[in-house]
This record gives sequence, C-alpha cells and structure tokens, in this order.
Amino acid sequence: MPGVRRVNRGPSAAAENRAALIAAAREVFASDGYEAPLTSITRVARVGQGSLYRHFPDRISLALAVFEDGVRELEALAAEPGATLDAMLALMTEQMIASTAFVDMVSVSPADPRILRLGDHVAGLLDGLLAEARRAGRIRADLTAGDLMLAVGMVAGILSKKPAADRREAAELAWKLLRGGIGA
Amino acid sequence: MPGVRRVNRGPSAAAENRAALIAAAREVFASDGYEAPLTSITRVARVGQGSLYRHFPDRISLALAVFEDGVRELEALAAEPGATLDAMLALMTEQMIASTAFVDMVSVSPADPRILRLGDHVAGLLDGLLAEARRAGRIRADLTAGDLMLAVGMVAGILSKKPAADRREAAELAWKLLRGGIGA
DNA sequence: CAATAACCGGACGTAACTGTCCGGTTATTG
DNA sequence: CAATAACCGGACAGTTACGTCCGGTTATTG
Repeated sequence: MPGVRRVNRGPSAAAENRAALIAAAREVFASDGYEAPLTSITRVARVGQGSLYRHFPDRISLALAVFEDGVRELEALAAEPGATLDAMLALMTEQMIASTAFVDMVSVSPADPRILRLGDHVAGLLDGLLAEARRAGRIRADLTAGDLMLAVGMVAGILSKKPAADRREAAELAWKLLRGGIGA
Repeated sequence: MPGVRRVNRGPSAAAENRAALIAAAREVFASDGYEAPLTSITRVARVGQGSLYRHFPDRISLALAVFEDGVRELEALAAEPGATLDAMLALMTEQMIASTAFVDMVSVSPADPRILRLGDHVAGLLDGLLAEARRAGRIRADLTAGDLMLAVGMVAGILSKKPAADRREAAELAWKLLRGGIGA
C-alpha cells in the first residue's frame, strides 16, 4: 500500500506548486522549527522532492520566499507617515511570537550574503525611526542603531528558545527589563 | 595505512580514559559547539567509541561532567563572605565567553530532569545574592529572581550566537543596555 | 492528432552520526 | 603461571536527511 500517490499535474502546476511549497514551509518552519527536514515540507505541500529543489535550490531560498510577506509588512509600517519606533518593535515582536524561523535562519547561516542583505535592510527600517524616537524623548538620546539591533537580538534570542505558548509573556517581560533597566 | 592505531591499555586505563574524554569534550564543545559529533571527541581523547558510551551513556551525561568544574566555581563564589550579585553575574559571563556549551545544552534539552535540576541550582545561587544587592541599592528593588534569570538568558542568547572573538564586547554592551535600560 | 518541450514525483545514491557488539588486551587472583 | 574478570577499540548496522536523476505526465504547437 503505497499511501496516497500524488498525481503529476504537469507543467501548468508550476506556479501552484511553488505557492504550495511556500505555504507549507511557513507552516512547518513555525511548528517544527527552521531546521525541519525539507522532506516534511514536500509532504505537507503534496509535491515531489524534485519540485522543491527545482523551485528552491536550498533551504535559504525557500525561507527567504517565506519571509517576503513579513518583510513587506515591516516596510509598509515604516512607510506610514506617523510610524514610530515603538510600533516597529511591536510588529517585529509579533512576528517573532508567531514564528522564530527568521531569527533561527539568521543564527544558523549568519554569513550568507542574502541573509546579510536582508538583515541590513531590516536594520535600516529601525534606523530610520531612531531619530524620531529620540526627538520624541521615548528612548535614551545616546542609543545607537547598533544598540537597538542588539536589543532586538536579545529579545529574539529569548523567544527562539521558548515554546510558542510562552512567547508573548516572555517578550513583554524582556522588553520591560530592556526599557527600564535592571540597575537601581 | 590505518593511521595511528590506538593501543588497548586494559582496565587500568578506565579512570584516565574517563578524564581524557571529559577534557576532550570540553575542548570540542568549546570549539565546535555543543552539538559536535561525539565521534570527534573520541578522536581527540584517543579513545574508542565503546569507552565513550560505557562511561557516558549519552551526550548530556558527558556534558554535565564537563560543566562540573564551572558549577563548582560558581558555588565557591556564592559561598564567599563578601560575595555580590555583580561578581556572580560577572563570573557567569566569563564562563559563557569561554564556552557557550552550557547554554546551548539547556536550549537543546530544556526538559531533561538533570538539566532542570542544574538550572534550578544555578538560579538558586543568583537568588541567594539578590537580597544583598537590593539592600545595597545596586539593582531595582522590584526585580524578582525570575527577572534576573531572564536577563541572564538574554545575555546568554546573544553570546551563544557570536564567535568567541566577539563575545566579550557583546557581553559588555548587552549588560550595559540591561543595566541602564533603553528608555528615556 | 502526432511530436515535442516543460515539468512532475519519488526512488535512489551519498553522507554524517549514533549506539551496539564483539574479538582482543590487560590486570588480578589463587 | 594459568584462568578469569574487567575493560578496550573500532567495525558495523541502523537512522535520517540531502540532493540528483529519470521515467512518466501534461500542455502546446503546427
């Protein structure tokens, strides 16, 4: 009993297969983590291994496709007229609560040029809101963009180690500590 | 050419083999990370696979043996009369700069009872110094032991993602942010 | 309605680790 | 100085994932 044998739907299925792979990867990355076997993604997408590797030569290509939507959300927020640093950090935090795959990808392949570029891009979005936040007096005046990225990294590090159910609470506590400081 | 063929030194080598495995594991965990192949540890220790699994049935047993020394350092510091919370955090940070294997073990196997016990033990050492630090006014009065553990976890998360060369600088920055807070 | 080109699925070869098993070596005991 | 018990090393079997390859299916074209 060979289980459900997938049918070859021919060349016209190319775009659908690609979309199914991205959707499946988003799901599997979120539930089983960024390092989940690629085979399990083809199973969920109901697509052969060949199609996976044809559309996405490696894990990073697939992951980048998965994250495109999230990055677009961040860009859209940054482009809004009244955008604040707080709102941007909140959105990033929400995304990390939903899935830590992005963060895990960065820590697994920190040197990949595509990831470096994307990281710089995201850092730029934060940086663009930094001056505003300083002006408004909502963050320390001496805080640099690098400080801010490290702070985000600290929250990300905590979230990527917690089960999804505990992440919101942990994120709130982490930001509370970071905002107020632990010193007297 | 079968390379250097190890010699079977018989039962009298048991203790030496055990010690060699611990030393090799400390080295390999520090340089290749906590998830390094156990085989590479037997190579460095110049010991057969059989001896590894005889002495340490699994990775965690071996790792716990490796970390015993570090834990004793922490205990010794906590037992000193003039011990401060700052000194304890500094020592933990130094240990994490030298190797993030402990932290990585915790994040790989958070549910293992031996690790839970050890984590509680370490948390206890911090907790014991909390009252003193509060009294001395060096930390916020409303800071709980849980807050403190999360703060340590945040620093640990950063360090475990950085190459050894960058860790000291990152740790200093992370503690600076945590101490002072990023808010205005 | 062939012939062809594009694409599909999954079997398969390869590689990396884990953990076991056993023939062989060494110390001990009487 | 045997006989034996304890322990050693590494070969090996089992598992899991990756990435390729190819026979087969579908749409297109003339």
